[in-house]
Amino acid sequence: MLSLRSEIHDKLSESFVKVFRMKPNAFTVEIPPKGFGDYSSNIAMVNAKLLKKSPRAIAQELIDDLKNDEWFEYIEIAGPGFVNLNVSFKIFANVLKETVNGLPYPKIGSDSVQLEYVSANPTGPLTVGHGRQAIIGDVLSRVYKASGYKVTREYYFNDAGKQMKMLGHSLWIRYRELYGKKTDFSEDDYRGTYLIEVAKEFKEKYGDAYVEEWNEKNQKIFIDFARDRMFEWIKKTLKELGVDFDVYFRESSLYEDGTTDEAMKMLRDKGYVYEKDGTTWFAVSKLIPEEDDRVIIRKNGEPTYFFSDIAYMLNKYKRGFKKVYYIWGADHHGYIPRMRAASKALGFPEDFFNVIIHQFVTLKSGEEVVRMSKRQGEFTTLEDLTKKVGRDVTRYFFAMLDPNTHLVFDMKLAESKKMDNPVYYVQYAHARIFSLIEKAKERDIEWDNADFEKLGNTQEKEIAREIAEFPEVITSVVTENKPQKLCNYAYSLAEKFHSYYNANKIVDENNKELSANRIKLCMAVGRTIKEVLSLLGINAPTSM
RNA sequence: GCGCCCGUAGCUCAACUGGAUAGAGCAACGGACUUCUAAUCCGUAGGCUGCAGGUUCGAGUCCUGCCGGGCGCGCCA
Repeated sequence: MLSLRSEIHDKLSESFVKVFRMKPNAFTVEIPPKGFGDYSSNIAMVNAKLLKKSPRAIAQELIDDLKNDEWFEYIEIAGPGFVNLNVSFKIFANVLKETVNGLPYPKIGSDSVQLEYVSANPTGPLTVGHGRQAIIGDVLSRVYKASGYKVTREYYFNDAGKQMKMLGHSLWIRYRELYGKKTDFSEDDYRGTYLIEVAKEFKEKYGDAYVEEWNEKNQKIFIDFARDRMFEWIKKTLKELGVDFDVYFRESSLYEDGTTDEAMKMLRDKGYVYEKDGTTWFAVSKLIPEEDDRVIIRKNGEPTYFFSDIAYMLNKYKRGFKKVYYIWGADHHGYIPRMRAASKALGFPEDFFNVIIHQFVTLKSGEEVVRMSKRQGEFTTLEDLTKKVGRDVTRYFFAMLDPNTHLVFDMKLAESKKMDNPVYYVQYAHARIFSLIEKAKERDIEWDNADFEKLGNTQEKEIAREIAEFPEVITSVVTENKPQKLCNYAYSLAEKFHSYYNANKIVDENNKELSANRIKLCMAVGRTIKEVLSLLGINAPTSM
């Protein structure tokens, strides 16, 4: 599906070839500031050097060629050499017709891709930071899928390492407390009170059988019990947010099925592995000179997290993904070069390994800033947040900003049911449209044969142009990995609709034909808003 | 010290990746409900885009150097 803008781009390009007998340099078609037409292109300016002519002269020749094209109502030179043009409303009418029948998704790719996100180890509740990651990943997955990709959503977790041991140990301590026996937490233990509940469940199941001793033998019982409970909790939290995964991937499976051995052999065979000081190293510096080499097998014989990650990447590659996306918090950015080096070392294509970094989330309620630390105990969890403000608001707020900017989540704002909350603003537009349709039905307005071409006042044109942007928005979400564009788009469309609604009588018994046309336009708006909200995983209510 | 990210109205953010007069919301002020949902709309006010240079027809956007904030720089994950 071509977008309106890309069709205009093509028309300009063809005209350029026809007039100047050569291909133009890359140029853009944009929506200009108010007063400069529906669309605008820099084609003349960026090709001035190529043609050794002034931009305005180039523009004039193109305009002479295009001015009789039925697409364009008028087309003119402006400023330093912009080509500004107004599109005939007939063209917009076609877009609207199409929209009412189903949103025109651009087909961007068909490859099999994987997105991995959250991937929190099951040692405690998810934080609001995980929430941001979950939503970024979930929304991008939906958009990738909608634009043609085969998408696997994956959650990777460490199910065997030291962290799990500490979790089991912490549970043991809480469990003993239930019998009045005090043991101090060690430094790496999880002292959050949430394990007390788990300890009670444990007690119920096993009685006092394991109170006395913490040893190799009964560790596993505590670890497994705690891990399972934590995972149930995490999954429940994610489910409440509407976040689901196709695969939950256990780190230990890499050791069980031989992937780690295979990865080690590949790296060794290619000469990227060496031994020093009783440890095994991966020669990152051979691939990226300014980076340091990294340990992959410790002195005590245990592999590092990094080594598991290399094996995991190999696993992903062998499963046939053309591209994999890792969504990480900003604290992991230093990890990118060594992973890139690993990707190179294993001989994967340049664009196989991709990272989407998001900055941190700060929670604010009025003036108070809440800091979060998992090990230390008390903090506002993702679950608390979702319960407090609801799924729709939580999702919107996490999707609303560029992943690359620091997110201040204002609880007060999120809880507000008033005009300052953008979620309700967008949803309200949808509800309003639905109620207009109901109203039109009551008044016997028949819109099946409505004719978009009879519309075309300033606001209707603006709305139509906004709707025509849909494929562009989808494309930029996918190519730039920026979910916030969906929010901006939905908001902007809602804004135009609200304004239109206030200035124009939509359902008017005295003018049924006009009403029918307008209702149909509103349906196109409603349809688009609903679609965008669904990509965001947010409800489109029919009444509020 | 080195690396990555960020710095735009009082606050929270846009600005289609180099385009024209930098736009919204909140907060402030003034208007619009006997009329399709006022969770809405219309208007006023608010800016040396952190600072200083540079690149070019053109810079919030690109390059350099500062300043300020966040995050990294483990045989932790």
